[in-house]
Amino acid sequence: MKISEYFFYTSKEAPASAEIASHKLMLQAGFVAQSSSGIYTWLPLGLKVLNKVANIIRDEQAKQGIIEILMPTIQSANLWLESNRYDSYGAELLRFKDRRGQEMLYGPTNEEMMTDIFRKYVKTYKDLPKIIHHIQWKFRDEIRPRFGVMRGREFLMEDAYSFDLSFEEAKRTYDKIFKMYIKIFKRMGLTPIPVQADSGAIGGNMSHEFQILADTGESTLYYDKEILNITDENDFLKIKDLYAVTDEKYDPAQAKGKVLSSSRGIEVGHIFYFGTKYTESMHAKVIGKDGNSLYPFMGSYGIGVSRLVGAIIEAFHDEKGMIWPIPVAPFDVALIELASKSDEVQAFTEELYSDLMNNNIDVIYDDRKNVSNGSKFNDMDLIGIPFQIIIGNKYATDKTVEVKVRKTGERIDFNSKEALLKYLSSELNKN
RNA sequence: CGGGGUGUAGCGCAGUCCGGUUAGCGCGUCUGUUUUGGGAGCAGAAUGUCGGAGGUUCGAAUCCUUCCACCCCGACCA
Repeated sequence: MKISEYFFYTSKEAPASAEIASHKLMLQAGFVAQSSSGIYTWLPLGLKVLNKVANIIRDEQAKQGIIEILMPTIQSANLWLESNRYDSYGAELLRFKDRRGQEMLYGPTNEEMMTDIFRKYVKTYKDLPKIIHHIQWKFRDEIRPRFGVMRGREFLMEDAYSFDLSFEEAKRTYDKIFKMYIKIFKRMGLTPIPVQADSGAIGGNMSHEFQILADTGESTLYYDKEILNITDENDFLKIKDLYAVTDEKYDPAQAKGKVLSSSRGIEVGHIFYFGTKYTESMHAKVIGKDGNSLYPFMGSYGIGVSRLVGAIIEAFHDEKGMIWPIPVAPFDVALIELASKSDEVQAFTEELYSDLMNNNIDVIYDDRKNVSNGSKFNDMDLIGIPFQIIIGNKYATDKTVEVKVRKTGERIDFNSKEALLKYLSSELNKN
């Protein structure tokens, strides 16, 4: 993509309305534009990241045999009357009427609708277990939206719903998703900390929040530091056994004798087992092997997709701007053409641009004229593309092309295009 | 919802206390020109319902009333 043809607007100064790094940077770098409190337009760069995050989630779910559907944003109040949540859900639920006076709502979550779909189609134990997920915009009319996309009112969420025939099987499903979540967050370059959360009336160790460490997080965590050393998601049972809670669940008596770390965290995922709560209230029964009908055991599992974009920035940035992990970067490579008297510079940059695209490297080409070199450097640092290829007078004089690694600041010179392409392909495929 | 704050050009701000000609500055934008390895120089130019509505006054960005929007702290957070 050539910047001259793109929708690329950065600003030198961060907007005064933003407080935390991710919010400031997203506005300054033109990733999002605020529409009203807690509601944002996703501009091209932000949207690319959002889609990459969503696709990693989609990919891992597919690997686990979790089926994707897409439920609507608008729901009928009738379903919520069935589950008795229409009254118990507070003002966070955005309610309105259609032209016929029918009570509607903008979905804050989809347990009811999912159970409704399930009961329409699934009639026998032979079809279970089933796990279904979707990625859709939600609306929760938060008392106080804040921190940009981290606590928006409208937000993109991935939510999965599982149906099992027994508690034991539901438990296995829960563990499978627990493990998958660790893998998903690690693929984005993050270190997730699963903490115990309120598990409702059912009890047991069956609700976890997945937190990302960041000073600007809204939760305070107490956790066994060992958790950070477990890098393989296959060791998830060890992770599950280690002590980790948010401050509201922190109990000094339980924590006695343990060496705990305390940090702020951002909740990016939440998994929950709730048994037959919705299948019973909404009469979603299947016929069992013995001929008797039974209520399937459910769990639901959510990841804040739009929140993750902010959370990743909180985890990876410096005073110059964002530093994207490769799997979620808006572009793999920034190609910076510096001003030069030599026509060769532009000709070579154009040529390299084609070569990069032919090698399936997603490149943003800063071909802007009348923009100073310093502005180009600063813009590319700001938007945090992992690798910058800089072509200027060094090329004109001795055919040297420089690569700057955004994360480390390391600079590497290349004297052949082949060596450069080889280096980039190998670096980009490490993840 | 309680507390605090802000609204003046696309962005960042001054001016408001103490009312007084055509409302300023920096960045950005446009034209020309010279530059170009870390947010360029020079010359010129455009851009405003001063958040909205009422009111006081000869006169309101400035004072009064009221409404709205946004931000921060808290409470809230299937």
